[in-house]
Amino acid sequence: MTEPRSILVVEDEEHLAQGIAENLEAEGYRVSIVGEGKAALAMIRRGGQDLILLDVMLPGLDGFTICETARAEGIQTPVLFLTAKSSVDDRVQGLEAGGDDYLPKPFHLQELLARVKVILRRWSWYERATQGAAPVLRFGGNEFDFGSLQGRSWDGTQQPLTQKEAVILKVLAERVGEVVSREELLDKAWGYELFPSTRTVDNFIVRLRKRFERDPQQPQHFHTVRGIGYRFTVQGESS
Amino acid sequence: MTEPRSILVVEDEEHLAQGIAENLEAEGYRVSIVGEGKAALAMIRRGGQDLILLDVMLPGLDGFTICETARAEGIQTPVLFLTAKSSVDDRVQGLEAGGDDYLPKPFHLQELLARVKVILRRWSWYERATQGAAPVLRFGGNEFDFGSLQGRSWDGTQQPLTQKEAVILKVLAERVGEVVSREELLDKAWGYELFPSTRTVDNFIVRLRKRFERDPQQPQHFHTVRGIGYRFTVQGESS
DNA sequence: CGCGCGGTGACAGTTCCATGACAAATCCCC
DNA sequence: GGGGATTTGTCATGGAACTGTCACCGCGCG
Repeated sequence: MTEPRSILVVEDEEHLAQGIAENLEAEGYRVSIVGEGKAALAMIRRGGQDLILLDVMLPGLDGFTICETARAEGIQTPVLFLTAKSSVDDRVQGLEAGGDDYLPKPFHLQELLARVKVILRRWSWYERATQGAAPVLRFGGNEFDFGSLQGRSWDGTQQPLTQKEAVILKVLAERVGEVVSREELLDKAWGYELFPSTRTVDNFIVRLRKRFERDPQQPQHFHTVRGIGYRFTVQGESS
Repeated sequence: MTEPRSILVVEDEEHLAQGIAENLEAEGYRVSIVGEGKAALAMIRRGGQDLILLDVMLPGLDGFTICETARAEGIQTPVLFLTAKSSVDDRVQGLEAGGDDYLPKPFHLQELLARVKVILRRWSWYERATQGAAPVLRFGGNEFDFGSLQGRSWDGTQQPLTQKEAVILKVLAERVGEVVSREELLDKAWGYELFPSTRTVDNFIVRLRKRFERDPQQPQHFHTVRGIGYRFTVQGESS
């Protein structure tokens, strides 16, 4: 029925690349491997992939540069970064470079497979209509630019966000209208080694509301879903 | 609402297994122990675990083989390898076998607990994220989205449901047209632990009727079957 | 040292839900 | 059809669980 999805694995450590490839193939994907930066970019330019798994530390060109270059050339293939560095800075840099997701090493194989699945599904839905060129998010008179971390709220005041605030917003915005659990927020915004309490998440929501909601007590965009997490909407909602 | 997570510890050294189990239990997990390879595989096949801690050196079958076999059979339960061998090759082999993470012995209990927490945290939402789109239930002009717990009733008003309300609705909806006994509702919605009175069930039915029935006194969808339970129908019914 | 950011704990406010009481409906046997 | 027993509808209530919010601490940085 459907063509097998083809995935490009850019990873210089051979064993790891092999392991990933085997597991992806077991899931029915077609996989190519390349271990050097410039060669990788060349393959990406040639096109034909549905997803790129991109290591950051590479001989030749680093992953961020590859992604940025490709995006600048209008290539929209989704990119999932794999990297040993899991600092927040890195995460932000990955998102800024135009990456779709970010997986810190050491990662769990099941997790990789799951994320691949999620990305491909999301992709096939709206074919990149939104994310393509506009790293600027607009909702209810507010706007925020993920590139510069600068924003403007409905009343015209400048709203520069901190990196963490921006990451949270991004995670929520990537799943507009859907409920995002606290666990998912913690995972995507903090990553592998840190475990802030869920209280921390609430705090960031409070801040985002203060910045962007007309009435923080009656949120129109950052809705809480009791017992689970939060839901972000672009259109205002009464409830 | 959170069931205790159940963890299977596969480890042949009894003292160590006991120690791990105690610590996990202190964290609120349910723990089973098995010390032999074939028995372990049998238990894994039977399922029911949320996570498997898997020693590599085992009598009977080694951990890698167990994991590989299980994965080949489509079992996706996350696996955390415990092993004395800590070479890179070993780590890669673990990943290739389908493991999710890898912890070299000797390890600190704290670290084990931390990784367990991370794996479970992630897995809990990947499961949800990867299971196709959330189903939407429609009946008599109403609609409800089980993914976001958002609904809209026939008169256009927003009807966000609480988790319990949603669960009840789901249980009923899974057996459209059939009578669902109170016992079954209690069982499926509350689980083994808690058994609220049957009065509680009635309460939820009342609430669902208020939300979705045009005339709650003359229910078209949430019918009561005296002496047994309730019956949900999609098409309106006079009685 | 002052400052901004991020994480934590405490407390208050809110929402949820289990329960008991009572009214209403239904059944059953006569 | 009547009367009592049983079952269900509905509401008020209190405790538990969850979230909003704030003040505080620590850390890195100039």
